[in-house]
Amino acid sequence: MGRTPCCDRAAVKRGPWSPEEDEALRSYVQRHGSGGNWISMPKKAGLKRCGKSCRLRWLNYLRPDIRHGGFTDEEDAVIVSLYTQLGSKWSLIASQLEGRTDNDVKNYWNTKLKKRLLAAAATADVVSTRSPPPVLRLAAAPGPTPASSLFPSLAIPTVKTETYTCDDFLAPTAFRDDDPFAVAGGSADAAAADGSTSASAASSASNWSADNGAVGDGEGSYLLDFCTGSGIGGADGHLQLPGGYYYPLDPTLSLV
DNA sequence: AAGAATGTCAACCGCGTAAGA
DNA sequence: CTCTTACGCGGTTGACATTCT
Repeated sequence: MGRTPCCDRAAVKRGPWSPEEDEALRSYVQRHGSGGNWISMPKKAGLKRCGKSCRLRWLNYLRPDIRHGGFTDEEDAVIVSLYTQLGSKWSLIASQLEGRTDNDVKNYWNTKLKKRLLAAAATADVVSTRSPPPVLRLAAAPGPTPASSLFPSLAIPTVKTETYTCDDFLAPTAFRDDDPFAVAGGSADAAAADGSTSASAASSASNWSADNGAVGDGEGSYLLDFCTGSGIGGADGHLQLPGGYYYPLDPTLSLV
């Protein structure tokens, strides 16, 4: 038995929004706000749309502070960094990027950023700065920006401000699936599945254990040196991020 | 030039959860 | 406490655009 739909599908218009509908929604929201009730709002605004659809259209497209496309290198760095910590918590990631929506960030990741990283990882040259763990150094990303300056130093807003340890960048083998970039998401999902909150899911995603199986044993432990080219951090096994960012990478990526 | 393949992104779907009755 | 309602979110879909063969 399925969930009851939020509105009568036969009675509401679906598909792309017309300029007239956009204008009706925009002017209504600007004058009255959503009224705290998106479900009843379309009727008041004279729209034959589902309330959810109106909310989505407003949040993802009509909101005045929205920026579309043209992600900067800095934004790329923030997205990658937060994704490794939070997994697919797009709303959280988007909240750190001014004018970006979760949908935008999600689309950008799935269609561009992920592919770019995979392509870069495929051509990465493995640089063993110490053993274990080996370090993967990314080759240049496509485009005019050289790899060395792809992600310049910047203050990345993160959920974790203390010194980073190796643990923070090593994904549990159990969560590794076909998609190496689904690592954190997998842990978040697992956490969510047992009833924990998003916060705890995020927390567990950022607390990967280095004790897990192949991780950290010198064979399956890889770090992706994404931008500094400086190799791995302190000799005490701690990584610091003075402007360089290290990301987890499934070892199979570079070996296929 | 035309059709196929691939990429992009807006929109939809359905689940989890918070809030209120 | 239970039920209902609505919101917010992440995953997925599908239409359109672009690139390739």
